[in-house]
Amino acid sequence: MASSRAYGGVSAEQRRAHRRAALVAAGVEIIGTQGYARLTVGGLCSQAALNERYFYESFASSEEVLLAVFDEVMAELTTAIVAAIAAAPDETRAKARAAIAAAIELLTDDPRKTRIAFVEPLAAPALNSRRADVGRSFVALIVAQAHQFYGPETALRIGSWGDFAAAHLLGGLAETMTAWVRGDLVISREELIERSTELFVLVADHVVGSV
Amino acid sequence: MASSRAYGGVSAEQRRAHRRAALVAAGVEIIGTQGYARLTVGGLCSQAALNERYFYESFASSEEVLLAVFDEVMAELTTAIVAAIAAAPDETRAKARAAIAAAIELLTDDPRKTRIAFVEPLAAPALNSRRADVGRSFVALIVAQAHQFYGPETALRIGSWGDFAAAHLLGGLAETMTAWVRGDLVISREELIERSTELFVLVADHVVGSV
DNA sequence: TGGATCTGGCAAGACGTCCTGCCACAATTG
DNA sequence: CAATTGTGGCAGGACGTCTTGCCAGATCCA
Repeated sequence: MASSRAYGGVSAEQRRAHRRAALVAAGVEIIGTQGYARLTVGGLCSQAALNERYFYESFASSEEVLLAVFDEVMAELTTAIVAAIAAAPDETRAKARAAIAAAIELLTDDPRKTRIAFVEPLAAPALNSRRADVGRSFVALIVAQAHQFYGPETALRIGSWGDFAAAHLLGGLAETMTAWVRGDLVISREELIERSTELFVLVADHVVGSV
Repeated sequence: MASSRAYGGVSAEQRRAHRRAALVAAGVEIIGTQGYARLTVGGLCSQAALNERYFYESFASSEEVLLAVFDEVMAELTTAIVAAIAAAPDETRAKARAAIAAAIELLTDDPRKTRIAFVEPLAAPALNSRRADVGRSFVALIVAQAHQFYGPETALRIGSWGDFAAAHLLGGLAETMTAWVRGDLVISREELIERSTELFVLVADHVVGSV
């Protein structure tokens, strides 16, 4: 059983990983367009052009697929945001705008990802903890920025006001982005980015200023 | 078949309505605590202490139950908000605070309603249109307030900025409220109301002032 | 009191999904 | 070439839910 053999020039582990990636990609398609409720083992494997048997090679339940799909999108998002912040000029509004633009561009370029990031995880109990983690990362990012521009003592003193404001901003971004993707918010994407940045800076300045 | 007879002093239509109400109440319990995904015909009827046969008397599918449950909570919410606004003193911040306090108190007194209002409908395609309606009502309420305090021409000129800000505030309220109910936001309810009001007024003033 | 109506309980077929097991064929190694 | 290993396809039992139908008992009206 332990004898693994190369096939088509790729090792057994590489083939495994490849199949898993195909399943995750199929999951992005199904969950991102039809929703987690319509995800079935058969549908996923047929979308991935893979045998049903291989589902159980990589996952024990369809919920694990949801986790993997969510993590996949979050990893892309984090990478994009971190890179954008690093590349932006050293100024509060510029950093904020770069981060928001990166997020909006990534998620609206592929509406499936908007749904995966903001819509589907809400109803899944297993993703609430991850959502909380993402929220905390978001807070940490803001605090790090505040640290840089306002000094460490300010960032620390923000406290629960900061937690509250971060959650509020996150919810606002999520709602406006999903509404925009749905077509319920008829503005250009540039306007979406610009206004999101404006409210972000407005709220952040208000919080820092009121401590 | 058309012959209806009184039973226990109540007419056939009253009995029908009573059974429907029991089913909706059971739906609030199940959807509000376990989620729509776990709603089944059998579970609903057993929760309502009603025979399965009566499910089909009032609903054709479990999705209709979700709609009815959502509408039920939204009706309560609208009533509470409208009453609170009417009773509040004639001043922008007071009106806003009253509306926000009414919403937060109603929804956090019964966490099931928070979930029904903000969490479950997201994943249900059938509720997206209703969500949009609620959003528009929310916008209309704000515009009506703006109309009262800033005059009609200002309210009209807010335009898409207003739509955007309303969606942003709605998302912020939803996110902070659900986080608070989950226990991820450790502040008092008074603080939750106060800070929500503060950001609301901040954003609203900013939008009106920047037109 | 008798006949009509309402109610709760249950059963059974239909349906979709899950998960495992089996088999034939393809590809690789020695 | 032969033996081994990987792969695709499919079938079928288990399971849960849906939906309709039937029946016995309770309730009401004449």
